[in-house]
Amino acid sequence: MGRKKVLTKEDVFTVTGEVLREEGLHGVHFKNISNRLDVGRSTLYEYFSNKDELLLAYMKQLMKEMNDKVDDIEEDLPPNRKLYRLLLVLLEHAQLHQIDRMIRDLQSSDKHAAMFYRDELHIDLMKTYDLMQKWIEEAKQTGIWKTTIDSSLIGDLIFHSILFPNRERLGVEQMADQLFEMIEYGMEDRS
Amino acid sequence: MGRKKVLTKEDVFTVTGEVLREEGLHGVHFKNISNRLDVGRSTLYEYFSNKDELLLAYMKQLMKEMNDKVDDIEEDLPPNRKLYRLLLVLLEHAQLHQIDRMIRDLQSSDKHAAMFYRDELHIDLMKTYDLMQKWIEEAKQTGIWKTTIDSSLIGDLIFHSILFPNRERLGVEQMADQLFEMIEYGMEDRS
Amino acid sequence: MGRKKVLTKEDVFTVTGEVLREEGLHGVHFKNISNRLDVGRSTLYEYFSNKDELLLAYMKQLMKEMNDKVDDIEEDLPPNRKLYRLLLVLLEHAQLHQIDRMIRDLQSSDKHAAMFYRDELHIDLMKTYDLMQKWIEEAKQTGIWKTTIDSSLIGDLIFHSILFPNRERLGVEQMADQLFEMIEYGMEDRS
Amino acid sequence: MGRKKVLTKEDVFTVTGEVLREEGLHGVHFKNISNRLDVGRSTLYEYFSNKDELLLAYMKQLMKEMNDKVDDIEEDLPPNRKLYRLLLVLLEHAQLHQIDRMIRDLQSSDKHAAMFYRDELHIDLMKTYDLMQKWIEEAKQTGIWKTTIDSSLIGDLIFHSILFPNRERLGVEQMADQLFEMIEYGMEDRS
DNA sequence: GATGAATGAGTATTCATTCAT
DNA sequence: GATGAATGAATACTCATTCAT
Repeated sequence: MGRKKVLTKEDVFTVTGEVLREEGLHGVHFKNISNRLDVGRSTLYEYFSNKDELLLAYMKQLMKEMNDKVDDIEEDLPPNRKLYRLLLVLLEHAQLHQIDRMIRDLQSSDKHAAMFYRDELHIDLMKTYDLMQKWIEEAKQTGIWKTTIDSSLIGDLIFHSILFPNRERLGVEQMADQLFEMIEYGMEDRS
Repeated sequence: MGRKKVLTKEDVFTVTGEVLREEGLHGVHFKNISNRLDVGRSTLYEYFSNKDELLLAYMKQLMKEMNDKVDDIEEDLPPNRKLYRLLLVLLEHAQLHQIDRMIRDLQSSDKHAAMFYRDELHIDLMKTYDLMQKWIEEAKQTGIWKTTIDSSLIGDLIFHSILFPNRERLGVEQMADQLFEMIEYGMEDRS
Repeated sequence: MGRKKVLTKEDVFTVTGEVLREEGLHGVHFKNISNRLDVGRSTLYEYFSNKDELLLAYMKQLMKEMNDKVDDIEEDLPPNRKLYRLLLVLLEHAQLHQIDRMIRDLQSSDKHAAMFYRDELHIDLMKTYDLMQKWIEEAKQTGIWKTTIDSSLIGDLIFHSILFPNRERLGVEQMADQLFEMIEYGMEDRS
Repeated sequence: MGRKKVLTKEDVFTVTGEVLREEGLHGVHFKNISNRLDVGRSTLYEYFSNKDELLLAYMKQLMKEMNDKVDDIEEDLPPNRKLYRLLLVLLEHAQLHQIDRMIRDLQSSDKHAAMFYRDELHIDLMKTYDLMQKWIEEAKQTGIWKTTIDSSLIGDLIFHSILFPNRERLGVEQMADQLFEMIEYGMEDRS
């Protein structure tokens, strides 16, 4: 009964991610997305009642995906290993870096709902950030890492490494390895 | 002797920078800028023939300012000192980080001109970037830094540190110190 | 300095009134209005920042006009004369009857502002309504009018007489006369 | 024997009436109606080939219902009694007042058919209206009512009384009684 | 020079209606 | 019959840009 679906929310998310990567937030509009999906513009409104809802849903899904991976990190690893694993997860979810920008731009007509989701997203994001801070402190307290450098500075560095353009050239794994090597032992030649 | 000038390009740049910092690229439009300057919207067209031109001019000016400071770095310092100085300059020109984004978003109606400026800007940006790479290589070749870590990764790290939100909390100098301490000696506790 | 105005708010109000009378609230949209005024659709946004604002402004102006006339009624007339005068004013401002409908339909995206104006308008409207009730009671208490008929029923009758389609045929004055004759002495043939 | 009917035209009419009363003409769209009926939107098209047809059918049914009641009024009553009875019927069919508005808004894609129905409806409406006029004239000619007041003015008054907001407060019967008392004997205190 | 006014082109959104199962 | 899905056409609104004084 009813026509066959030519579209799923997943399809829309996929294209949204593509657009985000290729054209930035600026390029995320229903015309663009519907063109790429080769469906009518209004069809998208059957799936998402407005642009903000699409963005929010996309972000939540991304966030969830990432949080699940973060939750998979075994708690009893040494803190620096945990941080390495966290870095890997972050690098694998590079679109994430746009979320911060998006959150700021959110302007749903339904202000109330927008605020709600906005806060919820922020909380999710902060949870990961705080976890990272906790592990950094742990590394310091267990004497693995030195205490003279500001924890949030390291945090920012790890967090923002998803922006590095060379990510694509080196590949996620190699980049994580080298970056972590540098974070732990520095560039000084001790040989 | 004609009407008194009510506006200079400098004024426009100042406000553009403000907007960029407060509202992001999204907030940069002539309506907004002319409101803040308390002039008519169309007046801006006496100074810049379109929005892209304003942005390009703003970026070039920013770039020039920074390049001048970079040129002040004495060439005969040891490479790691030069890199430290470069990091300081970068941190002092935080608006710069928006240039990357802007370059990507540039989509003038006059594609041709846009391309031209875009490339020109890229050249300016690359000059600094290449200089940084050169100094990193120098540090490696003189045995100060190890060779196992990709040079462009370090470059990215230095370059993107201007994005760190904690910049304002720590202050530019302290942030540069700590960051460079980490880059050179790592987080490992050797005490 | 600046281009000559081809449009005033008054022009827009005039056409809005026309549309309202000819096509009803349904026909009030910027495309329609701008077509009739022979200006670009977006030009209207220079005068009213959105559709609701136009409607609100139109209603307020209408209301003000009428309230001013109502205020001109001398307080020391006998109550039935005052009511007669009120009826005349109402009949002269027939567009008013759309306000009630509009108020109900108001659904600005800016809920807050909409509520504000809505209440404000309602207050204006109620002021007139209450004044009418007061005068009706006065007529009853001074023994001019009988007390067996609900005051608000008379009020409704007077107020809704602006809806009568035959208004134009009879002319405002004659209609007021006849209507008031009926209100006071009824249809019964006492000759 | 096919699928069980989940819907009848009657159901649709009932809901249409509800919507009309609660949200006004503005709220009458297939999305709304199908939601309230808990059926698919397109299902309605099995019953009515478009929105106008639904509205027309609804109006005709309403009109028929009312006309039947009007036909029940015994022709040999005195004219003022017949008018009282007519007033009662009108007050019981308050949705009727929207018909006027609807008729004006009718814009079927099939202009021809729309015109046809529109005229047909108008005829029905006018039949009642004319009947009312006839009885008013009758009252005048039999010396019950005075002749100095325009018949259509009385007609309009009776017809538009269905709009009075106080109808709900007073109840249909009491309102009819008081209104008719006033129409016949006026507000003058003759005690 | 400066600017108020006008506008065109582009995006967001809603809703009646058609299509395919 | 019933309906889920898709869509086109219409309106709301924003902003860069041009025009005339």
